[in-house]
Amino acid sequence: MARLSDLIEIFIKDMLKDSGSRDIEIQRNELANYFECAPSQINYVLTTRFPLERGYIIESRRGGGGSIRIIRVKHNEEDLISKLLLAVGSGISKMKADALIDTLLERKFIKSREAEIMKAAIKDRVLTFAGENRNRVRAEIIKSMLAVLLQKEA
Amino acid sequence: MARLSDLIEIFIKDMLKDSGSRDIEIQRNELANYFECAPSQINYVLTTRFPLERGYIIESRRGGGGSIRIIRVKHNEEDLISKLLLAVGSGISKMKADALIDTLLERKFIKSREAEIMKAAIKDRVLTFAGENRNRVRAEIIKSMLAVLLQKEA
DNA sequence: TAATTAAAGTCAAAGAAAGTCAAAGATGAA
DNA sequence: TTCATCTTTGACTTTCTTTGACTTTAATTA
Repeated sequence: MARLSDLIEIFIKDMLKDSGSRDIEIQRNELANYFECAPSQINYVLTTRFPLERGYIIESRRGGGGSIRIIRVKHNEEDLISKLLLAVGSGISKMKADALIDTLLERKFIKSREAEIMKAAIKDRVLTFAGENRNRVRAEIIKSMLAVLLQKEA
Repeated sequence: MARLSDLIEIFIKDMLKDSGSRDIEIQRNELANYFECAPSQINYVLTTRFPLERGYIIESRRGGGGSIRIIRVKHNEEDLISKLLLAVGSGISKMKADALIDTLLERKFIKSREAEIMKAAIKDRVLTFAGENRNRVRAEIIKSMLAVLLQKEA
């Protein structure tokens, strides 16, 4: 049952922790080999679990000696929130929105109950009646809530 | 006579009891298989027997490794939050929603920043793209946020 | 320099779950 | 009995994951 993607995500996060630094370098094929999966699975994990919304930047180089670098970005509160506001744009999926909220929580810009309230407001179930416009409505809700954070410090 | 839905309801409640915890995780197809019924029967049971108004929260994830989580929350008719939950019903105006949030604040069920986040989420401008269904979507958002309060006391 | 090799990237299809909705069937109350 | 409501089912949809074939880029070697 345990999703492979989750295992790879944990593995990478452990690597980051163990490294004691803000970035690590991995070899895509090596990692895929270790987990006995398609190399593109690694890309999937990187895009779904380490997007900007979660506070990571991915850099890479192809060709001989190439590799992938995963960077945990550092931000002050205003910076981060305004970047996230941009990232939200005019539509956002539930997964990305959750990721964004998790990032705020991790960085301690919001409390865990606030995070849960925010997530509760943008669940798919909750936005069912918004129909087609779900992602758009979600974007507006998130942006409106982020605005509160800019106005009112914890 | 025993309706299938009743049996499934009892089964799930027993699982919850046996687990000794606030929540359990089930696999829809597995359960449907066990009861030899259509998978959608499980959804029927969940929506009719485990609604928020009776003190349950349902969460789920699709796709590989997906599952359904059933969470039991504190709920008694006397409780303010439970009353508000019923009062919201299937639609609520911005004015009434704001008043409801103010009540929570006055009674110290939430902090002022939480109140602002909640209000931000249900503004009319924010729900523009929900069109006709604005009040309905607002009701769902409010209920979902109230559910968090049931789950996680201040 | 050209060819080869060694990376990583892309994208679409297949697979694995859960969700929706309406139609058909059962039940019960008037 | 009949009408309304509740239950059951199944076809179709949506979301998330995994895989593999093909592409692009960089370094090495002949």
